[in-house]
Amino acid sequence: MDCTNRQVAEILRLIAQLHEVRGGNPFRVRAFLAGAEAVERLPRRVNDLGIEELRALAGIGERLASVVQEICRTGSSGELAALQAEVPAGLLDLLRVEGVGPKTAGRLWRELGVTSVAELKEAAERGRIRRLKGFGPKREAELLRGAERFAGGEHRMTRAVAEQLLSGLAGVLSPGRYVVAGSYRRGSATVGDLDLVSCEPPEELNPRLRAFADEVIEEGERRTSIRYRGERVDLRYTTPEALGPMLLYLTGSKAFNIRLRDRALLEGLRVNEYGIAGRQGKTRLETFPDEASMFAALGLPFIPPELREDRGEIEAAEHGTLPDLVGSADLRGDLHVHSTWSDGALSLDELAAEGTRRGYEYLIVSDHSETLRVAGGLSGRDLAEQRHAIEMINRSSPCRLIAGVEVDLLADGSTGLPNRVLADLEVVIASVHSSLRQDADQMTRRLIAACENEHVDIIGHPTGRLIGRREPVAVDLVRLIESAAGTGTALEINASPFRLDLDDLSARAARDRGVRLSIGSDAHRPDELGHLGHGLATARRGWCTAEDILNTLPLDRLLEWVS
DNA sequence: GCCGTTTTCGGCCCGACTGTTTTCAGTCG
Repeated sequence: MDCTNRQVAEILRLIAQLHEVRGGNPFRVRAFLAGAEAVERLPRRVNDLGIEELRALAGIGERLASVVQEICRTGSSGELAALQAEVPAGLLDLLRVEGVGPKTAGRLWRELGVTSVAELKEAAERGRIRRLKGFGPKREAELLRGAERFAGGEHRMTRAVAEQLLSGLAGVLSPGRYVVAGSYRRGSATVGDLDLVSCEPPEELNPRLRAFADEVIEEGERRTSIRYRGERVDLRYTTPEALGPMLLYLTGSKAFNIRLRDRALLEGLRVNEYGIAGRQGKTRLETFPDEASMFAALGLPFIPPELREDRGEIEAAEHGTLPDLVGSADLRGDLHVHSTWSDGALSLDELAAEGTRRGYEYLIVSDHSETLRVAGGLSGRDLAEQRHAIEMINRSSPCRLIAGVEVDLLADGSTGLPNRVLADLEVVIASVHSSLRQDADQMTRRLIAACENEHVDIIGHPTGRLIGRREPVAVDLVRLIESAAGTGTALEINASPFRLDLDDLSARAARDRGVRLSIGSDAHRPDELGHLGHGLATARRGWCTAEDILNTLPLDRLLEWVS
């Protein structure tokens, strides 16, 4: 069997969920989930690892190592099969209904024979649930609402949607008296809900939220949750002098919080969202107005939010080896934008003006090639003409336009424009836009062919994923990264909030292998140039320093690098 | 199931809110 790390991780998660709904030991459930994480973030193919190498991974012990090997060998596992034989498949959906945890799912199944969300809905409608001990009419109504809301796959927002919600929420929150936390602050590609820390007291804000929200999920003195435009917003209350621990807690991630608190326990310290206390007593050691003072009290340097995933950042912080992450001030330009010459909305003049306004040193004009007809792709002759136009603008523009192209990478690995055309351009980005269903071997060879083409400088959106709409193509990223490293080809972090491709884990794997990463907004409209920040966040999540990112090079060195 | 300056057993982050209870279990973040 040839299993990807993601496939192995999915099976481990499935086993965890089946144990959970079966009422198994919650720590065993957690162990399987942690094992899944460990496999998923592995920068090598789990397939290639021996039992000893597996066991050396944090979170993988004797049992998990053998399960992982079994999955790699056979594509499944005996443990999984046994669990599936016992637990009806629909129970896993039940577990994902809001308000249903493992205990409730187990009781609904055993005591009422409920094995699917549809049956849960029916049982609630018939008033069968309120007759269970410990359940009442309100709980029944809550479960009915949960069942009706259940839509199948887990729902996560793009960062673009999250930002729209945040600007809407600005209408009810007091400026300067709240901070955005959660996965949005960590720079995640997708966001499950919005997490906010408020320094405005609950008695002032709660009434306004009640009037503002579509629904109040819960309301309290320390925590309030609302539904707003169909999305969940969680808000925690604190004061400016105690902002540090609350922001640290609500920024998470969950795994990071657990590791941080676990580590503190070894030092005899208890960490919660209010501060730090001694192991026994409830005495707060001091107050912490910011996160930095919390980290300092825990004997750690400040760990940037983007790194807080329990992916080795706590150990790196202990050893003083945290990466000096690339920042927005390091970015000198945007390496992927479109103009009216193909399917963009900005003329070259407007692009130059927009780049200047944003303080960029350069922009790569990378319109589509002629094989992408729907996008009005350019021929060799068009590109030569465009090059003239670009040179004219560059005589007076502070922001230098770089003559590039986003050339189609065709199914056979050739490019949509002849090499003599590519040779005349300053930068060539090669991207897959068609034949997306090729198998892993074909797709990987296709992308490697692009790396090996001496004219290709950057592979655009390497996996082609569209968040929530299209799965990544079947490419073996480990092999692609090897090829990019060997040929000196950059891999793009496409900063569109609908792509963010490469993702954080792949960006980190590429970076670890010495591959340069190129951040491009892929802007087609003026406001989309602002998407570059999402790509930056992904790069930071990938542990990238300025040296890892092509956009940090000054113009002359960038041109040297691509020549 | 994992792990070890609590090392091969006995822990495993910690707290808020709700509903159904009358002191707490369950879920969630």
